[in-house]
Amino acid sequence: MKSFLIRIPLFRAISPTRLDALETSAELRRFRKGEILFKEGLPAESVWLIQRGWVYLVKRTPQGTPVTIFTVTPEEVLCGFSAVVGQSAYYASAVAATDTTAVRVPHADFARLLRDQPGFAEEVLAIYHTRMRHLAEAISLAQAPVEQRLAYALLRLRATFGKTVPITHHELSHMAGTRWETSIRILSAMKRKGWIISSRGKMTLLLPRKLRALLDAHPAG
Amino acid sequence: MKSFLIRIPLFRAISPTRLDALETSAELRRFRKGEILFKEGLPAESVWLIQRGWVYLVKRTPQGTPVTIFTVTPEEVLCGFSAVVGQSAYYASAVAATDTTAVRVPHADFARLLRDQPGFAEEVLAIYHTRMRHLAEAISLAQAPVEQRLAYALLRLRATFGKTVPITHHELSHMAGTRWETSIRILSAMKRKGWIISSRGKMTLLLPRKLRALLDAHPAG
DNA sequence: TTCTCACCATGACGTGCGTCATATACACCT
DNA sequence: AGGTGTATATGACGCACGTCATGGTGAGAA
Repeated sequence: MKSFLIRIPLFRAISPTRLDALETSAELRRFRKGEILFKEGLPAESVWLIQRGWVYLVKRTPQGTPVTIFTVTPEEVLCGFSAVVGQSAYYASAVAATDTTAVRVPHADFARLLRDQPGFAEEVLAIYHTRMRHLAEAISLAQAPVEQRLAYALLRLRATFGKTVPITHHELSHMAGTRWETSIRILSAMKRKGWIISSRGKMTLLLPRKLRALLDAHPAG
Repeated sequence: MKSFLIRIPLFRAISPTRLDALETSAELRRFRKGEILFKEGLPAESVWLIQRGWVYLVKRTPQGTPVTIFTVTPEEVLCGFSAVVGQSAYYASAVAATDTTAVRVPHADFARLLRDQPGFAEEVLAIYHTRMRHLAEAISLAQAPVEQRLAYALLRLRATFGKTVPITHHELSHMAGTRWETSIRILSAMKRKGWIISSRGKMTLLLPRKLRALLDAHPAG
């Protein structure tokens, strides 16, 4: 048993008996690219642990255009955490960015783990903290020129996918908070400079150092 | 004793003996407006609990202009949390926005609380979660027009200060990620419409509903 | 093969807002 | 009273980037 729970790194310190108990309420689910795990505004009933694949957290702006506020990878495991801390609704939607398998855990069960598995809450805190650091970075970048935001998005993608990342300009532009036309324009310029190459739905980073240099640019004052 | 620790809401569930022990290593410190609690990039050695006053978390962009990524109020208590989760450096600076009193707790002591005070980690998690929600909101707003970002900043200020908020255009513009000239221009327009009034260093929100309406604007799609 | 539908690519145009420049007013100090 | 520094206010100008428009290309379906 506990076939799928045991594979989740976050659970490695949980006792086997405990995992067995979880097994009865947890549920393994598969999503195809583009499908929705949960929706912004709906009651937060479950926590999701990403096992394979890749999930965008998307939030609507006041004018209705969706913005990708974060990308959850298998290492970053967690989403839908609103369910645990007494929030009644998810504050963002989760959309499968690739084919994804995820474990759904009812919020009560997850809360119980937090309460009585020593050390578990700290691990969750650490995850949350790195995510927060990323969000803080994203905010400070939000005012930077689009080229830098795209470079940042590409580098984060590279960190999980390697030098060739499967992504369209459309998706990339969402992550960078811009429009696909702009993304194409700027990436075309990068191609001309030999920093990257790209074809339908994939981009390959040839000179990531150049991208990183954009982000370190002016360490002024 | 434990004079200052006992006043911190986050510690209300900690046993008195434990607080006594903390007292020996914790330290109460006062900062005048503009002084720095800790600096981005420096080794993260302490967690800070805000008791009175108001702290900006500020991060530098690649081009060196500082951006306020978050504002810590006494209810939101915590900052400098990098110290606890094994991060070696603070990812942002903390600047006193008003005269502030804060408690410095060495990271080891705070980590110990997390480990062996049942329920404490969950409380911290909840704080972190609401902060995350705010950051997510800020990110989704980052692409909205400046007028909306200013409205959002004003409303958040109102939530902690009441209808009259002590802030300059300069500070406000930082929170909204824009320039003070723009802030003045847009707030002047709001004044002409009778939504707010302002004088040197303070602004009064007469019609907060109008501001909120800006943020609910187009619930499209 | 051809049809269709994403995705990729590039041009033209308008504008929100950053930037610079200049002026007035209030607070505080001596 | 006068001097200095910071906050407020407004105009002029330019550019990055959003928006709209048009066309090319590869992939999968019938």
